[in-house]
Amino acid sequence: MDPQGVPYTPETAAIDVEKALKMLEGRWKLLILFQLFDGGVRRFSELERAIPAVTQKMLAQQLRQLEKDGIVLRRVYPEIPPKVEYSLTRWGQSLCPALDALLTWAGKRPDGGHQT
Amino acid sequence: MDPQGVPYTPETAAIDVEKALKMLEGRWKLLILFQLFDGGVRRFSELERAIPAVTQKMLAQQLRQLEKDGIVLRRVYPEIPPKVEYSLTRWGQSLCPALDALLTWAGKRPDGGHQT
DNA sequence: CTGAATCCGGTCTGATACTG
DNA sequence: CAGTATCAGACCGGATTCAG
Repeated sequence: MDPQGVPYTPETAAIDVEKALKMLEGRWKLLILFQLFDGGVRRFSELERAIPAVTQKMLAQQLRQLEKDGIVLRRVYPEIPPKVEYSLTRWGQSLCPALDALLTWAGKRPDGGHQT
Repeated sequence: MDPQGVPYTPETAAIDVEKALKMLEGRWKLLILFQLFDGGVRRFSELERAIPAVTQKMLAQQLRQLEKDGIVLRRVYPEIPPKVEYSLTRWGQSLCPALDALLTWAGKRPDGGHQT
């Protein structure tokens, strides 16, 4: 990465960050990632159950985007009945520290005291 | 919040996570947070310059949401010309590890190799 | 300088129904 | 089981204009 001709400036960095963040945008993506985060391999229906509020359409759509972005791996077993498993790609796993930090933060509640 | 009668189950945790994530949703919020992240105190116009693609409307809107959620602190100086500074609240600062991890991840590029 | 208000088109989401 | 198709509405974001 980073071909030697390309200078690394704050501007190009900002663009990279923006593109990377875009991959995580979407109402359900982080929730999906949290399911896969623990090294988990989950089937479509397992994800549906784990995230009750999501619809089939949105789940499928966001999974496909994550797959296209190389974050999630989709493995299809040509069986009857169909079986599809989702997991993190190697690159997706590089997200784990961030996912972990996010989860930690989300677990904290604001103390309700005066903010400074 | 969190009255003592509320049991802590995976389900309620999921709800918390969902609410917390919702606070970060929005095309520009993380980008704004990254500007404030380094302990920075930034004026409105500084944020505008730092995030060229954002419009005044969206910047103001997302800042107000972050303020309402207790993540960002808005300090108004009653001067002419007006001066408004934004910074992270104490709770907002608890996001820093996550922000840092995200930034680290965003800086990595996928290696383009076969994903596993 | 720091915003608020309005208009408007595009995108995203959700409900529902259908398929291999 | 694991999706796709379709439609309608909510929501988002941008341009422009106005205000303290």
